[in-house]
Amino acid sequence: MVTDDWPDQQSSRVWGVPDDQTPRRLRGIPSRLLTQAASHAHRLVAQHLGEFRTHHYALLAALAETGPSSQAALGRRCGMDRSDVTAAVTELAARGLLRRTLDPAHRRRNIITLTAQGETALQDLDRRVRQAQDEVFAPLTPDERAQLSELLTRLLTHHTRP
Amino acid sequence: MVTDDWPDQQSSRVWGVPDDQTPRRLRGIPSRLLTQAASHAHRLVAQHLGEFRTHHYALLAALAETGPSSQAALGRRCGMDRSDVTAAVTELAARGLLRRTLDPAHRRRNIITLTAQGETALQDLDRRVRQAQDEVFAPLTPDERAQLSELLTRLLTHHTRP
DNA sequence: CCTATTTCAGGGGTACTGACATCG
DNA sequence: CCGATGTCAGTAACCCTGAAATAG
Repeated sequence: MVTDDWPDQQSSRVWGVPDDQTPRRLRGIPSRLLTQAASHAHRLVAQHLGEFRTHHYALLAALAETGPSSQAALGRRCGMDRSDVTAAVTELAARGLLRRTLDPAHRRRNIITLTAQGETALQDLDRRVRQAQDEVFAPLTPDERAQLSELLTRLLTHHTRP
Repeated sequence: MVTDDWPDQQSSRVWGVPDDQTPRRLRGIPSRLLTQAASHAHRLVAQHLGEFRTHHYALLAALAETGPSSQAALGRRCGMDRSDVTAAVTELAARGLLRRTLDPAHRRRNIITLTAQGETALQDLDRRVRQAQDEVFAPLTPDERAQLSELLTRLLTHHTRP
């Protein structure tokens, strides 16, 4: 006997997941909830960010807050790989949102500087990110959002410094 | 003046993220916490799963719980894309963990059946997944784990059915 | 005609690895 | 020589799209 709930229906992917059809074993896995929630969150954020990626926003934010930095320092502060920093910086420089100049002291090093356009873009992105957060966490009260953030932060600090 | 905290240190990537150097704007973004926590969780799960992927486990679990199904039905229950189902089923069939046969009734359809080896592998994977969960959520008490799961489930049900 | 199913080919963003040359 | 830096090439897993062919 072949199990085939919902015969002749459209394929649904992640959109129809934590329903009654989901295998019990999968439904109960916390890390799966985490992954799927993150997936939805990322999709919404990406939609709001438009032609930008999360890496772009991270770099612009880091530059705005700590001032001109080397790529390596930027990568450290944003938790990004050097390779990805190189790529993202190239893209942002092409759009005129930051400048890449050589450090006279350490000639192997680049100094990345935020441009005026970059600051403007960042302010726009700030708004977009905030809107995305509201959409993502709409079903939670402010207290619950704080609770969630607190729990996730505990997880992160535990896994980032053993 | 160039900001360069931690001069001459190794690149760190995601491993050293939510520390004091992280830009405030980024630290406060809940969806970022979600993404990063999910990243850590997924890495640990993947390590425990060894040569298997999460898709493999999902398919085996779905098969064990609901019996032989078509690929489309499997994909629906696991929240997977049809393309990924096809690929994962091919891989699992190559390892002898499931069988792919044609449905005599609907000749366009495949019937996927779990083999004895598949059941054995699934039991092993069950243990591995459970161990991974313990590692991921080690810093949380059982109550807090339940809280987190509840909040994430609320998020998911909200975003999977508008 | 239309829908469902399977399959393939491919892209996109994220995370990561390895290598290399270049500096200090 | 060591270590940090920037760059490039490439991998891996996941999510997703489009199109084809076939079957009901």
